[in-house]
Amino acid sequence: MSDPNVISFDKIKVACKNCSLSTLCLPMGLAPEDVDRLDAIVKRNRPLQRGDHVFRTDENFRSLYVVKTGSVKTYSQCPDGSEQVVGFHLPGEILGLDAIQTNRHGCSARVLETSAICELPFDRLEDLAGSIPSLQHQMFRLLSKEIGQDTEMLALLGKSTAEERLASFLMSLSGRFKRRGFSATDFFLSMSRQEIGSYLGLALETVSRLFTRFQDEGLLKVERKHVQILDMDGLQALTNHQATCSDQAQAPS
Amino acid sequence: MSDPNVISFDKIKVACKNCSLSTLCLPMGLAPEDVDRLDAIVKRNRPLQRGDHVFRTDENFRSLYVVKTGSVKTYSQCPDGSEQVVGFHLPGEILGLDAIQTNRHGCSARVLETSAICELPFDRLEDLAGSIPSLQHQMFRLLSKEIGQDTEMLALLGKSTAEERLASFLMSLSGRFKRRGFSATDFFLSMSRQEIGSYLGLALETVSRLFTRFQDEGLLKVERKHVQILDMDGLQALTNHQATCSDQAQAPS
DNA sequence: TAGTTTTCTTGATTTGGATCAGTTAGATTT
DNA sequence: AAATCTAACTGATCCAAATCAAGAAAACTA
Repeated sequence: MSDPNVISFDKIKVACKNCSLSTLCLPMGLAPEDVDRLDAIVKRNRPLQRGDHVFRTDENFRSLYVVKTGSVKTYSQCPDGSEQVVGFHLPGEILGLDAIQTNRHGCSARVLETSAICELPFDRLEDLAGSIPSLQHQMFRLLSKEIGQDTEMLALLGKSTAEERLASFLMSLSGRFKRRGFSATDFFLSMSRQEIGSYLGLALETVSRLFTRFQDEGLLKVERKHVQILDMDGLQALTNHQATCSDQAQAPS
Repeated sequence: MSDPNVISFDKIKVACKNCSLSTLCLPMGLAPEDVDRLDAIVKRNRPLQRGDHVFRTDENFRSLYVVKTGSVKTYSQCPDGSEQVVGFHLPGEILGLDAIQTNRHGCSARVLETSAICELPFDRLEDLAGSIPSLQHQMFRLLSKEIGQDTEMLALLGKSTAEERLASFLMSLSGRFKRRGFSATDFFLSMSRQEIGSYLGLALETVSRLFTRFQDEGLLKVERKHVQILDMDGLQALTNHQATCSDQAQAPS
């Protein structure tokens, strides 16, 4: 009999049909028997520790990866050695999509905290999509969603101020946490100020100052990684957006 | 007998198998008989005039569009009325990919000059992809390519200076023209300084000044829309990249 | 072809955010 | 628990690019 306080590795190996992410992830909209077929090709490796790589730039592309628990950053290395963060990924979000066309990963992905990652061998996934129309459809949707999010981010970086960028970032995170069943107003950031700054095109000092300012303005309470949003509407107003619609609920079509 | 100086509309309605873009566009890597099946679902509408919309934000998504000749900008409208350019599209490039998942266009697309646009009804394309594995593969690649380009652009906007942005933009255009059989060093910009600035996150005055500076430095010759690159290596050096690899040649896999 | 509008260029000034520098407070190690 | 290390905060200064302001040159238009 095992110690009930120790979470066994096996418990992390949840089948797709029992996974809490099934409404966010690839299985969405699939018939139960098709979910089983998908499940059969998923590799569930042991959890990665903070700093471990899921994949690195220029590695051969074999699989897509889905975050099951934890969080991941993707980044590209600059010639000068510094890194440019290009994305943060929460449970249910997929990694490696940009590598399909080049057959090589165009960026690196490393986990920000202990994370469970599902691996989906792409050739097998592609075969399966050819024989399950709803899976093919879901994959097109997934790729499309990624493009939509990138486009939105492009618009943000192309135009807005530091204030608007950080506000949008926080609203985006809040919405994504909420959809995953976590609090929309009280959460921990798994990334550093430096990483947020890189992602938003700001210096880390600017990020830090903005957090302080947002707090002084009563919009939120922040203590290091711990953020509590106190005035969601006020924060939303700063984003100058109708809504931060990235990662919105996917209505089956 | 028709006037040989008048280009008839029929001549623009080239079948995919005779189209010069077939190595850049969806038919790439398809067997001839499959190209014919694809060809059968393509709608070839009459050319659009400068300023005409291909689609508008919030319109229902029915089709993807491919630029056959001319050029298109995609942009999103800001609450304050101003527009944010999110992309420029040359022949062989595809529009509307972000709408697959939402079933609504997330941005507007309008042509920058007289342009011929092929329309691909998405439901029929999806059906076809289900029965032609190489078409499914090509579509995944196409979506993936778009993600890769967006990611690259994100990295550019997240980090670099005005100089690096414009240099990267010009190198990107140059490479894309070259791949389409046009001169890599002598071309016309179909977009305004204002639109370039919007896309690159710069004021139009900054773009104008940079063109002047690049010219003073002997990197290029510019007269309004007409650009001639005189020192490709020098311009490349400003980008601080190994290579501007967006829109690279697609080796069949 | 003169008049109007739009686009582009150039100069002067301002400013948001970067950079530099130093401090503080957790976290980790010993 | 002291010592070390790292991430976060804050202040001072600087600068690249925005903004403001004309003017010039195309591109329409009547």
